[in-house]
Amino acid sequence: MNRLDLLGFMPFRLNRLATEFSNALAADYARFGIDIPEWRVLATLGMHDAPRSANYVVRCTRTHKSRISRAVGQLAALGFVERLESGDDRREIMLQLTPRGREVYEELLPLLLAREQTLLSCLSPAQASALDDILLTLERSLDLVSHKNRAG
Amino acid sequence: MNRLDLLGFMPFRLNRLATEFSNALAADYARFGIDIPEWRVLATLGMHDAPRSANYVVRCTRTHKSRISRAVGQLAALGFVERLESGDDRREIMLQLTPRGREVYEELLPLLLAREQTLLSCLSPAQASALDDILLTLERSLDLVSHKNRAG
DNA sequence: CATAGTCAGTTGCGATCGCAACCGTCAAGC
DNA sequence: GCTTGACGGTTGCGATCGCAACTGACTATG
Repeated sequence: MNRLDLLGFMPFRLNRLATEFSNALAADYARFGIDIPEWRVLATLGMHDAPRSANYVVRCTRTHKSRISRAVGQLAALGFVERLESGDDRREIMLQLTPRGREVYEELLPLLLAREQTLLSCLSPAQASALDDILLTLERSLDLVSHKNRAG
Repeated sequence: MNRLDLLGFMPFRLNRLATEFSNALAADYARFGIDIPEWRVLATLGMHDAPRSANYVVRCTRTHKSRISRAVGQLAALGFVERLESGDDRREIMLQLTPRGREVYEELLPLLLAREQTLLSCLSPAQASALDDILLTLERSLDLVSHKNRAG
C-alpha cells in the first residue's frame, strides 16, 4: 500500500516555506501600507531610473496583470507611483516612482534584505550558494527566467 | 543608490516556484474534484490506518484549522472521509478515509509523485539531495518540523 | 457542584486573487 | 480607410483564505 509523508512532498514544502517567508516580511510591508504585489511593482520600478510600462512589470515579475493593475492603483493612491501617458502607444501606461515612492523604496529595501538574510542565516555559505544554483535550475526548467525579462 | 533584482530575492523566488509547483498539480487534484487543502487531509489520513482527529491534521500539515475544517467538509460531501465521534473527548472529531477515499488516495498518490518527479527531473541526484538537505535546514530553523508532528 | 479558563471545531466576515469579459488603441490586409 | 485581430490595461465576479468570534465540551480550583 502506497504511503506518503506529506512533509517530504516538495510542492507542500515549497508552499509552506514560501508562506513562512512571506509572513516574515509582512510587517515590513505593512509599515508602509503596502503588500506583496505593491512591493513587486515598487521593486521593479526602483531598479530603473526611466519609467516602465505596467506590462513590463507584469512580464518582469511574472504576476497576473490584474494583480499588477490593482497594485499600481494602490501605489498611486498612496502617492508612491505616477501613471504617465505614453507618447508612442496610448494603450501603454508608463509608471514611475514619485520622489516619495523612491524614498519608501530606499527605506524598505534594506529592511527586506536584512529580513531575507536572517531567514537564510541558518544555511552555510556553501548551502546558500547551492540553493541559488538549484533554484536557478528549477526556474530555467519551468521557463521562469528569460533574458527578455532580466534585460528589461 | 540601492537596487534590487527582484528575481534574486528569495521570498519572491520561493513564492513563484511554489505557485508553479502547485499549478502543475492542479489538474491531478481537479480530476477528483478536490484542491490542495483537501489533498493535505487525504494524505495525512492516508498515511495511517487508524482514524485521526482534525486537530492532528492541523498540527501535522501546519494548515489553519478553518482551512482544514472546510476541506474536511468538502471531503465528507464527496464521500471520501467520515467524521466519527470520539469516545474519549467529545470535542474531538475523528476522521477516517472511506473505502472510496482510500481508493482515491491510492489513485492520486502515484500521479502526484510522478508530477513531482517530473518537476524535479532537471536536478542532478546531488542537487536533489542538496535541496532536500537545505529545505530541511530551513524548516528546522523556522520550527516547521517537530518530532511531535512527524511521529504522529 | 459552580466558575473560569482552555481546547476542538465551525462559521461570518472582510480581503485577496485569478479568470474572463470588456474598453480603447494599434497594426495588418485588402 | 474599413475590418479584423491582437494587445495594454481595467474591472466584475466567484472562489478562497485567514482572522476572530463563537459553540459546545473538558478541566482545574474551591
